[in-house]
Amino acid sequence: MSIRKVELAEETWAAMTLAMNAVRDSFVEAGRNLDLNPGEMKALAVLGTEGALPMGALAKALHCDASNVTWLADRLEARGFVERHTAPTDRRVKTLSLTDAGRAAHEHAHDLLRVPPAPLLALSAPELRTLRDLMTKCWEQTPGDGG
Amino acid sequence: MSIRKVELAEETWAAMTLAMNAVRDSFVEAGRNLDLNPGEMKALAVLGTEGALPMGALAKALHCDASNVTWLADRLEARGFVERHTAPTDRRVKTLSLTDAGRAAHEHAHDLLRVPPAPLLALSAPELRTLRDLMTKCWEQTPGDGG
DNA sequence: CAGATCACTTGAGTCATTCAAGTTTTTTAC
DNA sequence: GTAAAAAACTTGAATGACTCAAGTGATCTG
Repeated sequence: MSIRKVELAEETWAAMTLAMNAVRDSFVEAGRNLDLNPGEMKALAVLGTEGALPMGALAKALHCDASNVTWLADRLEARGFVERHTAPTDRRVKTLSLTDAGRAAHEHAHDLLRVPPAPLLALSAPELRTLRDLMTKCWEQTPGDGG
Repeated sequence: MSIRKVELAEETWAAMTLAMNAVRDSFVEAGRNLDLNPGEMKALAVLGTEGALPMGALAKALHCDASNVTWLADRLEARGFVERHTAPTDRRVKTLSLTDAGRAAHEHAHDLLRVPPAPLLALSAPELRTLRDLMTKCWEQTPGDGG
């Protein structure tokens, strides 16, 4: 791997670091809009895309403590966004699933997050196509990691 | 602006959202390495690039409360990374500046953050060049916003 | 069937942050 | 020129989102 390529990668990375602020801002903005904190947003996203999940699995997906998932579940349940169901096969585990309201909230969040920021729209269609292809080539969706 | 282009932008944006997890991870990883929390990292970055700054200005740059900057300054000062100086023109304001140790910590953080993650290095040099150019075209450095 | 283990809950404690109130200094207005 | 208002920082109380340790009930192992 050439020196030049590493430099290029570093420059690319630096540019991405700047752009990340836009992603983060958009995320917390959407959360604020729906009165959801980042943890709740992520939980909703995971349950919305993965479907019903044992609490332990959600903790793993969220890279957080099990007791934190209890806390998140309490809050989301209080707002009618999720339901706890004792798993029939193992009565220790409780499965979380989105209610209709939860699904609606997830859709809403998804809609808010989908709209690209102004700088992106300043690019031409061919440029966007190139950028999209490179980005997806690089960060292929790896199912099972909602990170 | 065509429908197709908006769709393209949305897809690009979605891909970027995934990629940005890598940026975030790299950031907190670097902070962990230096025993600095995200706030301290950002403060160091702002002071390192903008130079000495009144505490109020830092609060603005960090989008946080003034008292939080007091707290950050206390911690960074205790570790010998910053110094408070009463401004000669207005004795209410205290200016924060990096010490040599603080500058070193900033350099160290910068070094850690500069190294691109594996997925980026999987691209070819021409691809990286294209990606870099598109990203920088899109998110031009706008000095004065350390966000 | 006893003991170990597992999945979730509860409670205590932490860390980064905000808000309200306080001090010192500067600006504004009479 | 002085009194009131405002600004910049600090302090203290309170909050939110977490972690860790301990608890409870269910399931697996020997």
